[in-house]
Amino acid sequence: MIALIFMIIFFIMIIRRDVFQAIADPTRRQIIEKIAAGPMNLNAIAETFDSSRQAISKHIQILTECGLVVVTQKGRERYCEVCLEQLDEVSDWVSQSKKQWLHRFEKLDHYLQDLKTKTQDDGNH
Amino acid sequence: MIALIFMIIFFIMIIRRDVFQAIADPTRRQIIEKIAAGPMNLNAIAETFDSSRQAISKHIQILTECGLVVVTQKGRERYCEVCLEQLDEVSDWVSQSKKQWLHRFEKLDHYLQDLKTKTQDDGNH
DNA sequence: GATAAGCGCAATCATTTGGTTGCGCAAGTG
DNA sequence: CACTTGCGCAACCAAATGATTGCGCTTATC
Repeated sequence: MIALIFMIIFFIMIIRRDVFQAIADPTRRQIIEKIAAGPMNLNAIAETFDSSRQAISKHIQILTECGLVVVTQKGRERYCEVCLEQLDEVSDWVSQSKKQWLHRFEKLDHYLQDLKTKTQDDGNH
Repeated sequence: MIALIFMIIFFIMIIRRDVFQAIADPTRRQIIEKIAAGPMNLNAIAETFDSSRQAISKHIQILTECGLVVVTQKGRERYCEVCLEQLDEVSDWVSQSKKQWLHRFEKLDHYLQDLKTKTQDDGNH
């Protein structure tokens, strides 16, 4: 029980940024795609982009704040690794919304079928 | 020729808005959730939020620009309906990235198993 | 020990975003 | 016809965002 509370506190402290917001930026998405295959040195990531190292560093900080990236210090280098479990929040929301949306069509379908049978009943009078 | 370039720029700027960016805002996500069940009048949507009608109108404009919402004029009212097929772009990206990420673990797993069998071989010497 | 590499932090800046208010127009309603 | 309702548009504003530059601290290399 206590452990659960600590877990929650931990989550609140670490995960303090919106995942949706984090993946809104195309550069950040590219960073994720790059290090999805394997961890990379921060400088190595920055070199593949046009913008400066500091800009990329900031992006990675944002990704770290929502738990999408984990950084491990190793000597003077910092290895960035993705942890894409947090993306479940995104796909969950998408599937949930789509489900509701499709459900609407189902209801409409029922309505149209009801209408059809009723019209047929009227025709039988 | 110049006109064509301007057309392309226009297309990129106006028609094509990033879906990721559109769903980055929590208010817009709430709007989507609200009208996922069925179309709503613009004013009706706005009334469920604290912010002004114009603010919501702007959000819906953004959602329209990336095809997530379709607006139908009906007399003086505008009915807003979602069209969540565009969200596939999001879930596709998520699943693609996660796939790559999990693939990495698989490779690591193979490596560890290789290491294990080799150690066992060494032990058999 | 000098130098270079890898990186964070703070200051700064232009642009974007999310919101407001005021106005006006067209569609319904008394 | 006067009035209300539903809504877009434009102007405006504060805050956030994305990027840059300059500086300084470690850690590795010569």
